[in-house]
Amino acid sequence: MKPQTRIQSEKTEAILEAALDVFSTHGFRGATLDQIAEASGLSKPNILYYFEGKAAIHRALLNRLLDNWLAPLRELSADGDPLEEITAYVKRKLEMARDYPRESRLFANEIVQGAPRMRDQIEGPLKALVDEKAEVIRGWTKAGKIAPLDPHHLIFSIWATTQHYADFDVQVRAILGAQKDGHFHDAARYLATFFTKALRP
Amino acid sequence: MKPQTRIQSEKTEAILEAALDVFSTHGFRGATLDQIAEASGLSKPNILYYFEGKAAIHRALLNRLLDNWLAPLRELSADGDPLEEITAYVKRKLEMARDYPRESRLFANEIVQGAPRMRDQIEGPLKALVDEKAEVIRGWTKAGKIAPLDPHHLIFSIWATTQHYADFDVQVRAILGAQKDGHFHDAARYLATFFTKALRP
DNA sequence: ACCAGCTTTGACCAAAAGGTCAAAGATTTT
DNA sequence: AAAATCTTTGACCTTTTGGTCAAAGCTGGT
Repeated sequence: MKPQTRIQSEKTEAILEAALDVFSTHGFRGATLDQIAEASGLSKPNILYYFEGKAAIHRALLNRLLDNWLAPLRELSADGDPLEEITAYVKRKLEMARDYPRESRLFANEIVQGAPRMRDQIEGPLKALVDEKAEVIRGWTKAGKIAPLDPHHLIFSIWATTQHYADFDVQVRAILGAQKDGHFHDAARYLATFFTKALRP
Repeated sequence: MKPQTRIQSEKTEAILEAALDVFSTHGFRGATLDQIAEASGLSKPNILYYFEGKAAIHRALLNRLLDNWLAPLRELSADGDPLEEITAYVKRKLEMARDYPRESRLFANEIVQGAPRMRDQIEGPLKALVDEKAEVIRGWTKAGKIAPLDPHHLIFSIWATTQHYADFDVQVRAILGAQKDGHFHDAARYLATFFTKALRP
């Protein structure tokens, strides 16, 4: 099932890499096979030799990404210090936004438009993980280790504030006048203070 | 310049209303004139009688929306009680997300994709307003009225956490199992507590 | 060196999509 | 009620786009 020869894995990799660029900046519908062909240096028929079609490429990207995307949350451990666990999660999430903005925007595009190609993943594995970790957080609040805040909404806040720096990148840069990624450092300090203050019991 | 006869304003209104639906759920590129025609009950050529083209409709929507979108921030007054002013802003912004989710998603689509049709508005009036209000907030922190947090990043947090409920609506509903808009009430309470705790000096 | 199987592509195709236009149908003005 | 103006639309055009295909070009194993 999976690519086997060297040439196959190289080409599918090149296609996915190019497709991530194109899909994340134009959305599924806005992306064209010609753009992906151009960006990957392959011809359009050649791309269709490796993937069944435009939708298959998009699907492959989403499948591969969900795991990586949820990894930071998965690391949230019930055993650690509550405040530290959460601020560490915020930090990891912000680093993801800085280092993988295309992935973030790929998801953002998909969700904003109603997740027509991701419904199952969201209602299945994503919800399951969130519910599990929400329970962990609820345990902390019940034990008085952190301020009593709804765990689900807390997770939403973390997602929203961190992903904002990837998804709304142009806006952030326009307002801050940021040239490079320097503002991520400020954002990290800001979010650390912010969540620490909000969560301290 | 503006529509004048009754029939003109009715039809342009119907087109913009339909276009808001279509553009906000499919993005600019994903929306088609046929969909807008279908949704508005007009024929495609009839739509093109009122607007120069697809891009003109989109432009009209964005222009009309920016003002309303920034209204809640504009109301932030330097004279009021700092904490109350900010939490009231958060509340207004969340109400916007609840009552005008399509508008929020229209913007989200545009910004996520690099704001190709909105750059000027963001770098111009939007940045100007944000800078102005950031200065107000900076005054409050310097006076020790609220905790010392970077004003720009604070504004980003408010945008991110509130708009999240509109832009990522499907995800929020999938996770909360929300049927109607009941979760907005919880979100309002959550955000009020959250920002109050974070901002108290 | 040869060949079986894998890879690549130029030329096409059909459907979708933005847009045009002349003529027919309403409305308003005089 | 006729003229003038504004609205509406069926038919049509062009470009874009996802996708196909047969033939040509490569590659790796023997």
